[in-house]
Amino acid sequence: MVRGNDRWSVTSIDVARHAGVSQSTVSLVFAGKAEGRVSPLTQQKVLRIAEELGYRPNIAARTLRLGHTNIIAFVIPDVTNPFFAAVLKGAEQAARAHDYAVILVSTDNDQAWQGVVMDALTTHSIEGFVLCAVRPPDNLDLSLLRGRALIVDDTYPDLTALQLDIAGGTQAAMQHLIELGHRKIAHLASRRDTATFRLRGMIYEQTLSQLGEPIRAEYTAQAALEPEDALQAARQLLQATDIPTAIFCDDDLLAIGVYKAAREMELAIPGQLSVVGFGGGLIAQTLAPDLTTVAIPAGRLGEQALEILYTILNTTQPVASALMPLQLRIGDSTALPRP
Amino acid sequence: MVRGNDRWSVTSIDVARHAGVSQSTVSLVFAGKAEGRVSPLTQQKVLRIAEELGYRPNIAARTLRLGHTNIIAFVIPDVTNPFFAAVLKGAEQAARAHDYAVILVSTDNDQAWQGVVMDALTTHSIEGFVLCAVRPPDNLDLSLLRGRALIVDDTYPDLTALQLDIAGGTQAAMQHLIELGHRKIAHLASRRDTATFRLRGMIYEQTLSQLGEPIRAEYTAQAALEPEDALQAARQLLQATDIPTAIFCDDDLLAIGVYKAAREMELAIPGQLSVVGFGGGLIAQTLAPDLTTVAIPAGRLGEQALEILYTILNTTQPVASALMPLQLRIGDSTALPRP
DNA sequence: AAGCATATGTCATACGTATGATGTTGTCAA
DNA sequence: TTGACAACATCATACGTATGACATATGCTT
Repeated sequence: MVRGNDRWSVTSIDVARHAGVSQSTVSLVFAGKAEGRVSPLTQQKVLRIAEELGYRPNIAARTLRLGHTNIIAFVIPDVTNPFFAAVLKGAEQAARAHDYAVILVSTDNDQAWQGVVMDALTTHSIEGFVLCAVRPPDNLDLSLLRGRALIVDDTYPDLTALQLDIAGGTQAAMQHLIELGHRKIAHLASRRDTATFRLRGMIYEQTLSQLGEPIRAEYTAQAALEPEDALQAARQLLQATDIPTAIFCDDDLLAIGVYKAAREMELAIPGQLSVVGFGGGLIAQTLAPDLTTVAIPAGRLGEQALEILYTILNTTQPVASALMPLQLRIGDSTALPRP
Repeated sequence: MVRGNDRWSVTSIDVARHAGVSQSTVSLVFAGKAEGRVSPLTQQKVLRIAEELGYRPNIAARTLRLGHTNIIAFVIPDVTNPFFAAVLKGAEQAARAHDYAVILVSTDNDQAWQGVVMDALTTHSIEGFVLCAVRPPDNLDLSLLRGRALIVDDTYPDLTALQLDIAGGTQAAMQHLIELGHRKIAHLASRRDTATFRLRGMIYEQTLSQLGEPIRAEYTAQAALEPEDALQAARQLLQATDIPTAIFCDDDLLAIGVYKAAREMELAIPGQLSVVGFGGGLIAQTLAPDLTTVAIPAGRLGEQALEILYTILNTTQPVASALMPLQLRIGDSTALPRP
């Protein structure tokens, strides 16, 4: 390692010397604990000199002394997923407002997870974690996370969670299809096995059951959250002996596959096939016709996540979990079922 | 601030005590400078004890001592843009391989830029910067960046750059359209005024000029990089007195708007209107018909960016800029012009 | 004038690591 | 036997900050 900090080394001691005060005084001023200990006049002087010299507190030293940084880690499965990107954006903005920096951690391979958290927490003295749609591995020592982590769109015993009202959203989506007259509704599910997706499946089945409709195996398919795999699964659904009139997708990414499959088979959307997605970001806007989808306010989700984490980090009390409501946004991909 | 590091405090001193050696020895082992200074046997013992105790070096202390962290900042305009997200993903993976952590900085408001860099550099002791499609403000003291920054998809005097072969890509796109027989080609440009976009415009005009075609003002429109604004601009282009037969878009995001506008005006793609984009990520896959686009290997771009930055950070020599070639990926959005 | 509270500063130290300088052995050649 | 040298380990210190424990000065009360 060649680089050193040798170029930039204006320390509190330098400021102190130039201002004719002690290092302690400078430190007090910059720590904001000067009230009653440093006269306003001196404070002015210190600040002026510091400005002139271009002094910036060294955070490594501060961290070493205080035992905490201002860094939080944001853990998501994949930045490339527009939904997570949007959440991240919201969180990052909110973080900046609180003077936190955000370190990004993607966990495409769930294995890395544990190591990453441990390392981050200890090695980098990370203060807090936002775990977005990511479940900690079972063998992870939870005490590491307690009091410093927030789970978003998932749950874990003893950890505060920011939940989405998945059940409500799914119900709204199914209700919408049913009110249009659909009964032959298929479900394109995510292959990921987390609470958020399981819940969609449960409500899907529950809704059909309440209607007295059978749950047909050939009306459910699973796919990874990317268009190619979704296409395969969608083809499969549309090859059912009794072609469904509507498909409910666990995620907008999956809807992309459905659109492609429908195009292949020359099924018009929404004329011959209705489609509902889950997400409501860029993808929903990009698909034509506009996708009817359960819209998740991703940006606000990220913001709120950070606010809650902030509370967690600054309280000894346990912080209550929160629930964010979802709304169905009706687009042009749903209509009356074909006769 | 309530939280402290009080729970986790296995230090090198603890390890030393348990292993019956001095703190120096532990430090030497963990710094990898033990060859010839610590016997293999002792090394084993230290590592074993450290493992048992769950020791992790405290990075704040190390940073304070060494004057450098293992953190780099990744600066992009907007994570929400799938292209940047993909670059980020590649970079983050490569970073982890080099034991670097990545701090994310979005600069939607260019104002924040300078403050962020200064703060990051000094306050957080950030080691290096990847500036992706972001130009440092003119009044920024460049010496702060020299030797620790890499510009991606842009240039700046005295800074190493990882360039995309925008010119080549644009030429390929225009060539493709021209070979199909198009002459009435419009340009939907980004409103952002950076080198990467200016270059697209230049090549666009140059190609037409070489063909002896006029550059018509009504064949060029500008839009922000988001679908809604792009739609407006696309409408405008398609209302030209002599409707263009093809549109070249500076970015796939803009193509979304073109697709929407074409749909509104019942212009079939590619039958009545050919469209070429720039990017080639999720959006190109989502649009139907598949978008013909200049594909940017975003993931590899991110990886390579990090490799170069790594070189920069570990050399005193200036590092040469690099150029990444682009390829036109032909989809189903381009065809012979309507008669 | 003595006593005391208030206002303003400074001292000294600890945070955990890395490393040049300085021992302490043991081995081998002369 | 002694001096030289390698191999191994430790000592002492510095990095820059924050803060409880002191020190000093000023004004006010009695």
